Amino acid sequence: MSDLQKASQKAQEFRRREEDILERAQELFIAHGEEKVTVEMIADAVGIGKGTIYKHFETKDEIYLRLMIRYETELADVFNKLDDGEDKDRARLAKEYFSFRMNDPKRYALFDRLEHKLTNTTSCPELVEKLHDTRASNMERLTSIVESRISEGKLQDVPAYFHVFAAWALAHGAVALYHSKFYQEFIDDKDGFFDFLAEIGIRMGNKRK
Amino acid sequence: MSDLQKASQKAQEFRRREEDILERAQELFIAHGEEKVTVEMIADAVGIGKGTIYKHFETKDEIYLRLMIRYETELADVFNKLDDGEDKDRARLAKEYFSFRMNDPKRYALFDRLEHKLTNTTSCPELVEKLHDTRASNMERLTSIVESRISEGKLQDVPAYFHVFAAWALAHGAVALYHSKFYQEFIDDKDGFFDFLAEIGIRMGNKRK
Amino acid sequence: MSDLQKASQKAQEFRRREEDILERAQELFIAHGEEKVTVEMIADAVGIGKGTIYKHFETKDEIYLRLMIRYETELADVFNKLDDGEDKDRARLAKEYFSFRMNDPKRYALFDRLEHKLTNTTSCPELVEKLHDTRASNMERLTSIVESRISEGKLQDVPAYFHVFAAWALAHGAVALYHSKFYQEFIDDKDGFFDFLAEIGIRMGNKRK
Amino acid sequence: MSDLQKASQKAQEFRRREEDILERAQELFIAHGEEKVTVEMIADAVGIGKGTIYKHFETKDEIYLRLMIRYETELADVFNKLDDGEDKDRARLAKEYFSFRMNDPKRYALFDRLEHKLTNTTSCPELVEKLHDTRASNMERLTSIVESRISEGKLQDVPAYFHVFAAWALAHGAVALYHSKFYQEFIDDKDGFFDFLAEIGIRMGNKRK
DNA sequence: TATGAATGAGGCTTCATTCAT
DNA sequence: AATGAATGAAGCCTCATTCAT
Repeated sequence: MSDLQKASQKAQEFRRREEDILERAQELFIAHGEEKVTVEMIADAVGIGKGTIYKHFETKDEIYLRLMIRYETELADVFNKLDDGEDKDRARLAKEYFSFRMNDPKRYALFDRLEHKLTNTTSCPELVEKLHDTRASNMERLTSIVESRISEGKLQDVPAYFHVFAAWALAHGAVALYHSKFYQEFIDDKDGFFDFLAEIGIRMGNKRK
Repeated sequence: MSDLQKASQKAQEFRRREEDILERAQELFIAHGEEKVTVEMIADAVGIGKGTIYKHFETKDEIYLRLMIRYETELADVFNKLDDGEDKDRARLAKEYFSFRMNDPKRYALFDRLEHKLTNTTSCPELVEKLHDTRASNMERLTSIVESRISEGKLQDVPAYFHVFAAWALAHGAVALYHSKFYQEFIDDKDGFFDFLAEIGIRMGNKRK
Repeated sequence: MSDLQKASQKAQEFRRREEDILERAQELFIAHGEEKVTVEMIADAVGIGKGTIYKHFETKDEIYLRLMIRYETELADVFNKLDDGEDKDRARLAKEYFSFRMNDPKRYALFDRLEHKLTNTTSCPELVEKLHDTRASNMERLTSIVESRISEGKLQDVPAYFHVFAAWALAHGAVALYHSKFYQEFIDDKDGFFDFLAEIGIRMGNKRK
Repeated sequence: MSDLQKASQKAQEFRRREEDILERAQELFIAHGEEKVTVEMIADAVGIGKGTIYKHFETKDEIYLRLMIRYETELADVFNKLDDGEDKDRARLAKEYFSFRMNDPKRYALFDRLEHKLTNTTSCPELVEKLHDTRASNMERLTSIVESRISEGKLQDVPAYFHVFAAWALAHGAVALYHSKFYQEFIDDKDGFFDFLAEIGIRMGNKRK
């Protein structure tokens, strides 16, 4: 094997390890809450030394940020995959978006908390920017879909982002509900309730006749 | 002044100070995030010694909990005030609920975070119970209103809590949106958007004709 | 009742309260260890305010010291009572001394710990002196008894305090043994063992024939 | 040097530092009393950071416990060294035990205090167990010696531990005496007195003729 | 005199980050 | 690049003592 190959293999392993760190960190954050998870716990879970983490990420905050970017990137991938298809069923895009968001509520709740924590942080501004860029691009896709549905006369004629954000808000609230120990006790018929919510989500911006 | 009077005056001042601590703590938590606020900062803000805080609250967690209870109690007071009126305009009750919830989004977001933090805590079980009791009673009021509207044929005939929680979820999501620095940048027409949301909230459980 | 009578009654009550504080404090110290007992706990146990404790004792250390003096004074009382009798059975005096010491091992162990704590303290020098005076007088009584027994040829002719302190040491060790959770597990036949110890104590300074 | 060697060297240094911490801590505890010695003082004495202490010991209590185990292990070593010899002079074993106990009275007094403090503690149960195991094994050695002397007809025929504990008690009392500032003032002829005590210790369980 | 709210120095412990190997 | 021992700032909480009423 040439030196070049060796080097690239090493680089690849380095990447893989980074993914590994992010994945384990996310698991631990979700399971115990990000405050209770120390960098050492993450290192142990990955099976590496604590110092190695800092070869990949400058601070713990960077891990948070990278996790959020990863999420937003995965979402972009969902969009890309669908776009590659021929039919370009744009309605399906919207559906996928929400199913993605609702798919792993605990994970989403984590990002919600991180959002707040990082809002008060000034470190890693480039990463924050990257996060916002990815999000913006994801938003654009969604609004463009909505716009076409508006021009088809299927949705109320308001700025497209009204619809997107309304859906976002409902989904977000559903996730929060999903997590509240207290409120969960009241919901006997979970499937029924979430169906009810989904139905609202679908109808909510429809044009009134 | 009798000794009894003096004693009661002292007790009253003690209570007032407690309120003071809670109020200042809440302000600080909202402004800087609860993790960044130390007990000492709270004491300084109130203008008292650190140790005095611990005459009122056994731990920092207890402050969190008391704050949540206070919020839930204020909500109950809103209900009580309305109930005292003669007409018992129950629709207005629902409206008040949401306006209360949406009134101070930063505050509500704080409680949202605290909810998660305290879920993983076993200390102060009595206070947790008190919180849940107050909430449960508030919930009951809301569901009873919804039930009457269902029997009037105005709302879809599903378990009453479906409606309540759907509204809760939408309101909750709206609050989150309100806070996300990122998403806020997209929303030019805030008034328009929140009106749009409110309209959805009002219509969303209506019986379909 | 005259003012004088009233005043003396008040003074008497003040004294009684002081006794009360000392007694309760001792109970708590023995039960929970002196470090774990706060001044507030003592006040609560007595049923008075924390500040009142400080009308009687300047510091917590003073409570410790007064407790030790009280113990030593009780011992002196034991001696005095016996001396008042006619027969002046001096052998009995010695016996009483050790039975007094062994009577409440937990209490004695407390004083043992306090002795160390106060050794490193310079506050209340007058009280320390008083303690030492009382002890010295008690010691004198004991040595005088021993001296008479030596001159009767019953005990080895060494300085009298040799005998007294040897007995003190054995009693002290027995008390410590009594407290060690670990060593206690080994001693199945406690009565038998302590009889054995007592027998040694009686014989140990006897003149060898 | 291989990586393995490097690692083992590092591990060895880590151990050495642990010993260092224990040694300095013990010195400070003896000199100022364990209550007055803060973890920071220990760290300063060793010349390391406060946090480093916690890499070696989970709590301050663990330091106490490890110190006691160390003492008991040293005692076991004394026994082991003697046992390795051929003649197995068991009488010498007993003598060594007491000379070990009396050798450093301040140190022993420290452990005495720690014993009480830790009795009321539930943390580190494994360490407590280890301590008790080591002690039990040391006790067994002593009792086996005593048993053989009993069967030789040299000591009173009572359970062997009677003798061991009686000796323990006397030694313990002697240590306490050694520390009491007050009682020390009385003992002019220290050598004479401790000889007297030793003689008693040697004779005290002898068979009476 | 009695009270108990207020104080704040000081203790223990945590953990993100650094750095020598 | 990988490691993990070392660091020390910073947080929470305790409690003897003070002092105004």
